[in-house]
Amino acid sequence: MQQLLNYIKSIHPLPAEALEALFSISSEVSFKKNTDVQPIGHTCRTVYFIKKGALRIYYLKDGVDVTESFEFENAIVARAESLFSGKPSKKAIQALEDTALIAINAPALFKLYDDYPSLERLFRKIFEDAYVKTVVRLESLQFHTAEERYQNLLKDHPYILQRVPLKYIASYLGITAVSLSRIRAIK
Amino acid sequence: MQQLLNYIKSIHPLPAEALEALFSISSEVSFKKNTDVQPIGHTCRTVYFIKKGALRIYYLKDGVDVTESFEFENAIVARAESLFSGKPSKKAIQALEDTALIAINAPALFKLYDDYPSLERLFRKIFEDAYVKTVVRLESLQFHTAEERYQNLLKDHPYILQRVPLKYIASYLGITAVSLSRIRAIK
DNA sequence: CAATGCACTTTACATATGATAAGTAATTAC
DNA sequence: GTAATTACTTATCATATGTAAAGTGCATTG
Repeated sequence: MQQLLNYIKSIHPLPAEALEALFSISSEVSFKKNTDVQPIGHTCRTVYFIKKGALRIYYLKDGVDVTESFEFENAIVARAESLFSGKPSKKAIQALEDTALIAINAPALFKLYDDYPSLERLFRKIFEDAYVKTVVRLESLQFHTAEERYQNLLKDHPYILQRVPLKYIASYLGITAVSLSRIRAIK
Repeated sequence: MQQLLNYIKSIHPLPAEALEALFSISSEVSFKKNTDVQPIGHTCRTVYFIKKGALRIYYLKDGVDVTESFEFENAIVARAESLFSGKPSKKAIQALEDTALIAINAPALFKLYDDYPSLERLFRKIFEDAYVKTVVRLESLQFHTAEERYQNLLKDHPYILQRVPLKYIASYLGITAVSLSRIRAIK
């Protein structure tokens, strides 16, 4: 849990009792490469912390796999639109590599907020950050061309190219794998 | 302030002292149709509640006006990516109609969180809801075609068509006004 | 009331992206 | 180590959307 501890410290340090309470509703789980961590149609009741490996969130559009997002080590992952609405998600979470996670029971977490304001503050900040990332991603999709989005990805997250198949990156950028190939071929 | 009170009650009722504290950092402001509430390049330090009227958030892409979002009565508006990061926003907020707002001083609000956990919870929930809306919008842009997005807008927010010029709706949908015209002409 | 401007539509043409299919390279499985 | 599968690229053609320009209707204004 040391890794999660460091992550927490970097955002909002917790008093010992709050940490204990958090750990009491957390457990370690592992997933093999290419297996679903949570399937489509499942209501999100778990917040994951990635110890090792990589996850992606994806959706099936008329049977075609479309990637919404990637996450790697030392990040929190959840399908917010399901977690905060209580509705089933149309998206799944998949392990892109053999992945070790810490699973935090979300309903239990939300109950702990009453007793540990520091926990509420920590996760408020975590999800504010996630919100900001989502807005920035929205801007990217709405305001930039596919080629700009690819160049920005190269600039900002070059490691993604090393760890994620291009077919997933293509749909993440909002284009087909064929189109991404063309964009990459230009230069 | 009654209107804001009702809005708050619907999300997370506040004790009297927390309400007073919130009102003490809030003020009423008005904007004429087509004026900027906040300009591009401004760091967002205000959270607005719309009493009456309509706002949009927009961006200039190579000099071309692109609308990110619309908000109407009884909604909270802020540019999250600036508010929560402290960075200047590349986007502006504009009044689409003569608009009456309640302006909440955001840095002051964040300080109040220490003394009024109920305030922190209220705004945590408000921004969680906003986060969910942003994720749903991201899904819409990434997973659906322009025509599907228009049909969904018709279905879910038909009043927007009555209150907002089509040119703004077009860029909101990620297409040009010409392309929207074509989509509308089909049926 | 005429005139100007603005929102919107329509047309014609250009271009980017999609769909399909074939070919190559890399990876996985036996 | 070879075969089979998967990932990626390339080519061709179809299509949706963009750009530019012209036209229509409505509203605002002097």
